[in-house]
Amino acid sequence: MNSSQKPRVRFAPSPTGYLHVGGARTALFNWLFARHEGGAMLLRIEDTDVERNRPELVDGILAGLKWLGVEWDEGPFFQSQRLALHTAAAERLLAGGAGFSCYCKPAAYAGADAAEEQEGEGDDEVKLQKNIACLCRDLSEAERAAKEKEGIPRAIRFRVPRDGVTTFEDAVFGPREVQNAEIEDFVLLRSSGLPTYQLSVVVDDIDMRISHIIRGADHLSNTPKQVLIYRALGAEPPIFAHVPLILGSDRTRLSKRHGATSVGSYADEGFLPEAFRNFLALLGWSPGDDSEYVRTAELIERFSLAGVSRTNAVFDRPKLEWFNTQYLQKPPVEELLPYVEAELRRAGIWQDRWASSDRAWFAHAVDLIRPRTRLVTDFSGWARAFFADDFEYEAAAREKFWKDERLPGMLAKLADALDALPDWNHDACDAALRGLATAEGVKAGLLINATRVAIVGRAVAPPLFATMVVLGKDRVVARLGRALPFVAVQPSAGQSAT
RNA sequence: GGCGCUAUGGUGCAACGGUUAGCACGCGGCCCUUUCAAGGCCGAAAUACGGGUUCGAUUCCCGUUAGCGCUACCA
Repeated sequence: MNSSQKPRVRFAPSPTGYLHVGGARTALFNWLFARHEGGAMLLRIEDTDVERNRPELVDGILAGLKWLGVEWDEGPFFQSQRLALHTAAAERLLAGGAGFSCYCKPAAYAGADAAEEQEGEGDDEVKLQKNIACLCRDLSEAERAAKEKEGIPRAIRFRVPRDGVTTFEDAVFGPREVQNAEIEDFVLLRSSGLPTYQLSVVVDDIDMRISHIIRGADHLSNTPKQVLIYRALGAEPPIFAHVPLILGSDRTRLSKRHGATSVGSYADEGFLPEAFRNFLALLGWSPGDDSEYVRTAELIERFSLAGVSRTNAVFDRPKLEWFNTQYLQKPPVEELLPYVEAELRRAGIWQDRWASSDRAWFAHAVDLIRPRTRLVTDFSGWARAFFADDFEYEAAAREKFWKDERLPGMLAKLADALDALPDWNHDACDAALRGLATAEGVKAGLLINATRVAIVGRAVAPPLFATMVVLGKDRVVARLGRALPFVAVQPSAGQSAT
């Protein structure tokens, strides 16, 4: 009852799928709110659906949260291990009259298509009255005993008042008021004896003293039911904050057919967690101005439920990529090193000395490469030649820059000139190459571009002389020599070019 | 079908009764240039529609339309 206490929030995923971007965003908002308020964040796995529950998915969800940088202070708790609490609450509601025993046959969910099929028959009046009030709520004691005697499975439903309104406060959508007549007598305890989501979520949130429930707006319509349970249980409902949903580019709910939707896939693709966080934070929330590149510390500092939007947002991958480039390029290079190391290890080209004796070299190389990267995987992709000697000559680069038949001769001379350099630095390399270009009567660009392909295999790469410095004389000279046989020999040589 | 929520360029957000409706992504162009990025500059592009309220509506109200959500013994 003490409102001055620190807020307590929770993220409560159900292990029926991977951690998707919508869940990740909800988790992030909870986390930002908790950190901003100095409160606590709990993690609770809602695994009460024995049918579609997939225990093996829990680890992936935890891993996804960790990658995202969303840390929880308490948990993870598993609802499946708290069933006694839930069933006790159901029995208490039953005993107190807020609940009643129901002996109806469970109507399996037919799905939207089937439901639509049933329409059209014109039995609107029948549909209008469909299962709002369950017939079992008025069963006499004798009737009830008879059903029990027959051995008919019993479920416990909530006895929803047939008049009046239920109200609650939503930090995003404002004060809410719903006609009780619109709320059906929902199930609290299944005939199997297992609690439903509505029941267990409320019982656990009360027990865990959750003060703010930040979750997807898909729960907005069901919140009145939960408020009813809170009150029936003698508890004050918390503050709700329903956040808008994240949609796919076709404006429908994000799902597998929209491509990557699990946060794990974004990690694998080479997105930086902070970039992902920044992007996600701005989907449905705004600090109030035009800020875009907002680092995590500032996100925490500025986060507020008041800034949460009420409109669904479309997940825009190009924007996410833009955020990634920002985080690849703007922070101090040291922050990037661990991610690049992980990527190089993954690619099998990591050298331990880059973390010790050659750490400065490594940082320098990464710094040189990163302005052109979009994903962390680029470091082992197009920039592979900076870290490994086995790289290939990109076909497009060969075709574009190795066309001139004078190249082999000039590159051989360049290798000799470079090899003879007493000092290996940017200006010396520059002078050597330009001197040769002048002597040969060709534009420096011709040699520069051809050399770039020879030493890194790519047309798209950092400026040549800086690259030479990073690679070192031995490598550059060796690679020049190694490239000679391939220069001026088109990949498709021998074929008639039409 | 019922109930609810939402509605600013293609996308994400600003403007919370008075702005030439701003920023970013993306797109097009130019500059820079040693490839390609980055960066700089310029450009095209929006208040869903119709009524009100008001001196004045993107903003407040109503209706329409559209999208989404809920309507399960799923969560």
